[in-house]
Amino acid sequence: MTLENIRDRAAERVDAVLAFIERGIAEGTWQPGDKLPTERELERMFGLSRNTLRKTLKPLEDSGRIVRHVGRGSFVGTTKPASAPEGESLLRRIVGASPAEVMEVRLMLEPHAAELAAGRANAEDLRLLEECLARSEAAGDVPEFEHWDGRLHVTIVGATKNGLLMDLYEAINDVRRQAEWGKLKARTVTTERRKVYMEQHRRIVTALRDRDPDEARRSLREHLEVVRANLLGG
Amino acid sequence: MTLENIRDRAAERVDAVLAFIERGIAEGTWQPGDKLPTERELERMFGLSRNTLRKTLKPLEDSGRIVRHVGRGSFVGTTKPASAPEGESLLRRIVGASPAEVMEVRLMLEPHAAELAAGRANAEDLRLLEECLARSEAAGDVPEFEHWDGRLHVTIVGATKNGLLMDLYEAINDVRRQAEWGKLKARTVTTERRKVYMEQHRRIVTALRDRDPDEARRSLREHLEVVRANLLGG
DNA sequence: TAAAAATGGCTCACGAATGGATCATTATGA
DNA sequence: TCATAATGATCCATTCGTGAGCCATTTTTA
Repeated sequence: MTLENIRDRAAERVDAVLAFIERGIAEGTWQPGDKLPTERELERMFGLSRNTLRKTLKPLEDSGRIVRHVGRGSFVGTTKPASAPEGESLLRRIVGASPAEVMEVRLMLEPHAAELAAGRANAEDLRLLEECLARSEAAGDVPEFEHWDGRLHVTIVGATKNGLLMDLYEAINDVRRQAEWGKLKARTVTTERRKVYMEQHRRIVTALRDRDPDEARRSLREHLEVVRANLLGG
Repeated sequence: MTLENIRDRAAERVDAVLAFIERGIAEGTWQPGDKLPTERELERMFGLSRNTLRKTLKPLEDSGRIVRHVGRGSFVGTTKPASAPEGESLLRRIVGASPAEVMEVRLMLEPHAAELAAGRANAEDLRLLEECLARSEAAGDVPEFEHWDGRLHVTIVGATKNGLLMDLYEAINDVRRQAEWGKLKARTVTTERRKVYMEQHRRIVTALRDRDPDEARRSLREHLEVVRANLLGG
């Protein structure tokens, strides 16, 4: 019996304990305010370590479905969470954002991100940036170029090591994969402009490698201004 | 059994593992994001060395059809993300963002947003801002103050009339409603600091009413720097 | 009333599994 | 014979679950 099985089983038990708690709450086995089994009880019941168990229950606490008190125990929450539907609407509306809005937000985030990245990028980040440069320059067609163009920007944001920023940027980036954007790009990304973009990319990466925050911010900002002008017909 | 057969069989196994993975993805046996067999499993399954196997799978990773994570495993790529699960995971991860990360992103967005808002805010926006000021100053306890504090910042971002920016900021703001933040604030928002915050708020709103982008950006930035220092113990 | 037990909050170190990467050796085919 | 491909063997960094232990608070018990 390999460890893989053990880990897989752990995942199953995580699901089991989540289902156990959530079903108990949903079916009214425990009413709001009722006391739930203690962590050490659940630990024994489901054969999980307390660390894993606590991590599993963390989302339930964050969303308010359970509340925990030191020395007393865990209890069913008394308020109803509303974050799930908000998340849905967020993503739905992001998908409908206009190119002008997207570029405006990118101009807020990315220059500042480059500034931070200049101080935080590690060797692997720099290697990835070089790879993105090389691959985008070697790209045979527009979609391939766009792919590595996007990866380059994602890598810069990732180099900030700020998970929240990365997630937000990822959400913004999803918009650019929409059909509308594809058409927009096909019209605006010409061979001539690709050359300009690549030069700007190289300048940005050089600034990051040189650990020059000001130059990184400035060059990325200029790049995005050009991209915006091309996209919006400036 | 000639030598040629052995080599041919190696080539065949390379084709076999490629076909195995690609067919599994194409036929939906593994959905985007699903975990693929580990390299050491495939090694055993197809009788290839791990070096050869990894070289074989490299193109799949380069093209984004699979993604590999150290310590976790290999997964089907999410180039065509279903919006619902992506949104869920985004929100779930935003919930886990640290105060340091949140403040860093707010410092990217809000000063710039204030700059834009100075030029775009309408009469209704300004009226709402005044209301937020008045109510936060009249707040009886910390939670009430926090509520109108938050509303003030949301209103500023809303005044930019950039829907995408508003949605992103709303998502960030959700984090601050989490239990962790509540405790953090209760410790950091003292009466003395409330006074400072209110003065800074008024200065920001005044700048917006005066249509002064530079002053709006500067004052909001200063405000957030102070908030960050208080939160993170600067 | 004071001590003991129970409970959630938290940190640390460990082992197993995984992908990332390099090297020397062996087999293959020109 | 020699260049190339495949192999086998390590070592590394990261992730994940586990176990143990300690703390602060609350409840129970003596």
